[in-house]
Amino acid sequence: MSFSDKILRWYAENKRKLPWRSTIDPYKIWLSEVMLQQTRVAQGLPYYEKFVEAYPTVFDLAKASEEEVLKLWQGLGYYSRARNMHQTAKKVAEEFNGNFPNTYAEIVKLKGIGDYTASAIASICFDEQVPVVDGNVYRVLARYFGVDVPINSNQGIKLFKELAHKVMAKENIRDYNQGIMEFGAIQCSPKKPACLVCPLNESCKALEIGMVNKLPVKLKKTKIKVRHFNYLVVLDDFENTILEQRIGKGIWQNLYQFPLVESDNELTQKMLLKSLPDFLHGVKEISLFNEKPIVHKLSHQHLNTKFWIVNIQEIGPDGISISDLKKYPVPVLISDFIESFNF
DNA sequence: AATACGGGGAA
DNA sequence: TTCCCAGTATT
Repeated sequence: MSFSDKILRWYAENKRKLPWRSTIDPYKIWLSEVMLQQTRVAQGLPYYEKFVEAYPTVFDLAKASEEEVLKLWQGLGYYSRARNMHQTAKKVAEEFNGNFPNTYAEIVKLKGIGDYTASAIASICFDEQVPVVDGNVYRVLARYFGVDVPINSNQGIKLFKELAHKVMAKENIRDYNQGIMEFGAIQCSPKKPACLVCPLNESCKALEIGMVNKLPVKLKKTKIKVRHFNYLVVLDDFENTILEQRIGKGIWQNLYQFPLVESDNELTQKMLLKSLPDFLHGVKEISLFNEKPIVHKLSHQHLNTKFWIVNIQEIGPDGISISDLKKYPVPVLISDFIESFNF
């Protein structure tokens, strides 16, 4: 039995029941694929359910405001995915009359859709014979064929795509593509793969030469940048506070946060007083919410964060009611604070 | 070719 | 702690 036949058989017997497995609606497959980019099924699943309910069709998503979309995306991370999906939904709804492009070549042109997602949509929805290559596929192929070329090198990306193309099941690309990913997630997992009961264990190169836990090879990790955030939780006597939207480049684009003072090092209250923003007048009292900075860890930066409670006389017209705070899309760092602070 | 972009779960 | 997850866009 061939490699792909064994994958297909394993998948038929072991696949999980997931909501996007019972549809070939390109909108829903697209949504699931984008949500699962760099995201575990368990984490993405509740978001998928919420989105399908809020936006059953691409037209519903296109009609929504970006702020509403970001609010539904809150907590899932990589928010450019939500912004790009929203943008592309408008394009599909308005320019394509709601008809999703139906070839890899057309799909991959869309914003927020790269090689992997285009391959997934084209194969699952339109039965196009293109292999998907995600983190699972890299691992399965690297181990089974004993390939030690780094998966994130230019050479590796090209080599694994070609290898994936060579060994795919052309006659059932739909199940094969989902099957090899599921196989990587469940059977050929990153740590402690179940080689003892693996249907491929008699022909797996990595297992033969004792390289299972060395493959796949991946080039260096990014180094972590440390930043110091001071959030000003401004409160007046009328239950108002201030939020600002993050604009420009960097993390959390278009999400909301309290007014931020960023510094090169940790700030004392005395130091903070010197760098208060200009729009604050009539400051009555400042107190520190958390003595020890909260360290919010992203995959590439550590945000050393202090929340300062700033009482002022009266917030101007740009203030918002505390009762409306939960309506805004905010980073997890901010929503955690809002939950823990007794407004 | 390298880096930025979130958050969480498993070992 | 470290790894890495149904990756993509930008530099």
